[in-house]
Amino acid sequence: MDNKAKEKFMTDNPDLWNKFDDETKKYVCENTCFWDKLDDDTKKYVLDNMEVVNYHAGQNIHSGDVQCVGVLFVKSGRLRVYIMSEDGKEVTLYRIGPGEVCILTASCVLSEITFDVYVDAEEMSQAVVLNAYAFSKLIDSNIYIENFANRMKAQRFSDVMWTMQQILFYSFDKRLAIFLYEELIKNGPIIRYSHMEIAKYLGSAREVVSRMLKYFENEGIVKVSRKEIEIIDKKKLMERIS
Amino acid sequence: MDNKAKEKFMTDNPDLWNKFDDETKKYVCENTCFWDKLDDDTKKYVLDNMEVVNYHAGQNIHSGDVQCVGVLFVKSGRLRVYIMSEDGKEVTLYRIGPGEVCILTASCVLSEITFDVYVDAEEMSQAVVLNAYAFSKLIDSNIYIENFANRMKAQRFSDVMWTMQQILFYSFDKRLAIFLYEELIKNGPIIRYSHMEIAKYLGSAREVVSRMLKYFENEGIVKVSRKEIEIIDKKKLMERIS
DNA sequence: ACTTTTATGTGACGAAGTCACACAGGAGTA
DNA sequence: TACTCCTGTGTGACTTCGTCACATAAAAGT
Repeated sequence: MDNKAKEKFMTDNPDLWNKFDDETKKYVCENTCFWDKLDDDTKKYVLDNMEVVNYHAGQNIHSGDVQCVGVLFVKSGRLRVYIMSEDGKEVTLYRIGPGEVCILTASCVLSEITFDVYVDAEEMSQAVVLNAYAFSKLIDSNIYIENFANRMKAQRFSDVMWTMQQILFYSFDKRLAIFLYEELIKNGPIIRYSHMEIAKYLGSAREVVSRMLKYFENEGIVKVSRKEIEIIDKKKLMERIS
Repeated sequence: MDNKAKEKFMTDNPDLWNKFDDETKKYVCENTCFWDKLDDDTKKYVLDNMEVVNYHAGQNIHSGDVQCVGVLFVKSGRLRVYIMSEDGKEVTLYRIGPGEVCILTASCVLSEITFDVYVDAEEMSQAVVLNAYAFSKLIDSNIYIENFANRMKAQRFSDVMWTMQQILFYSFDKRLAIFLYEELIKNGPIIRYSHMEIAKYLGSAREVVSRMLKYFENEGIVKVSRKEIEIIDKKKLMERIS
C-alpha cells in the first residue's frame, strides 16, 4: 500500500486503524500525573476504556453537546478548538498538538464547563481516547483524576485568555502578522491556508484577510497565490508585530 | 456614629475593621467543600491565615502581578474582575457577589494562570481572605485544596466564555440591553452607573454607550439623567434582547 | 461666586465586519 | 476540447463600532 492509498484508507476508516495499540495506551497512562495514584483495578478500568483513534484532516471530532467523545491524548497531528455563533461565525480558542491533552471534548461530563465548544482535526491526527462515560465515573470516584480534569481546564483557561486579549486589544494587521510569524516558525515560509481558514482562526472575515494580505503584498512582506502565502520579508513582518 | 460617618471610617481604614471575626471565618470554612477533608492541624493553619477585610467602593484589590492578596470569600458587596490592555482599555470578565469565591486574586500562586487580571471592589465589600502564601502551601500539600483551586478556576473559565461570546457574537445594542435587563432584575429599574462604568463593563467606549442610551431613550425604553438610568419600558427592553 | 472635577453630548473620522457580486483557476465530465 | 461546477479570491458600497477632539453641563469644593 503506497502512502496515498494508506492515507485514503485511514481517512475512510477513522475508527478501525490501530484499534488496540496497547503500547501507546500504556505510554500515555504512564506519562499522566494521576496514573501512580490509582489502584490496580482502576488502572485496568482506564486501559479498558481507552482506544487509539485516527482522524482525517478536516474531520469534526466534537460539536457542542451533540457528541461526547471523552478526553483525547493527542499523539500526532493537530486539533483546533473553537466556538461558534448562532449564525455560524467561528472563533478559534486554541490549537492542540502532539503530547497535549484535549479536555473539552469531554465537556458534557465536566460540570463547570457550561459553554458549547467545537473541535476539528486540522490535519490527519491520532489520539488515545478515554471515553466520556468512563472518564465521568473516574472523576466522581477519584480525587486525583478529578483534579487532573480541573487542572487541564485551568490550563486552557489561560490559553483562551491569551487569544481573547489578542482579539480585544490588538489591531487586525498585527494579529495577522502574529499568525503568519507563528506559522513561519512552525512550518517554514510557505503557508498553505485559504483566506477563509485564516479568518476563522483569527475570528475575522475572509474579505478582511484578503484585503490585509494584499496590503502586506504591496508592502513586500508576502507573496500571495491561491491557497498559498509565501513570506518573503521576515524582518518587515516582525516589525509589524512589535 | 451615624451611617455616613461609619462608612467613611471603614473606607479610610479598610484593614482595621472586624479584624478577628472568628465567627465569620468559621462559617466560611465550614461551607467550603474541602473543609471536612482536612486534619485538625491544617484546619487551624487555615484559620490562622485568614482575616476579615473590608474594601471601600472603587478600591483596587488586585493588579496584575503587582500585589498578591490570596483567595477571597466574599461576604458582602461586589467585586469586578477585569483585564486591561497596555493603553488602559478595560474589559470586565465577570463580577463576584456574596457567597462567591474570588480565586484570581491569588493568581500569582496559581501555576496554570498566566494572564494578568485586575480586581476592584465595585461597592463597599467585605471578604474573608486566606492569604496567598498560606494558600500556596495548602495547594502543594493537600490534594483537596488543590482541587478546590482548580475547580474554582474552571468555573470562572465558563463565566469568561459567556462574556466573550457576548462580545464576539452580539451587537452592541443587544449587549447593552442585556446589561440593563440584568441590572433591572438585580436592583430594580433605577441603574446608578455612569456611562464610563458601563463602557468598561461591556468592553466598549463611553461615547458609544452614551449614543446608544440616547437612542434607547428616543425609543422610549429608558430615561437617562446624570449617573442614573431609569428603565421605563421593560417589554421593549426584552424585545431587544431576543 | 469662583474654579475644578466629573459626566455627558457631538461631529468627523477610521478600522474592521457585512453584503452583493464578479471573476479566475482547477477538477471532473461529456 | 468544451463544458460545468466548485472553490478561492477580488472589489466597492455600506454599516457598526471605536477614536479623537472638542463643547457643554452639572456637581463639588473653596
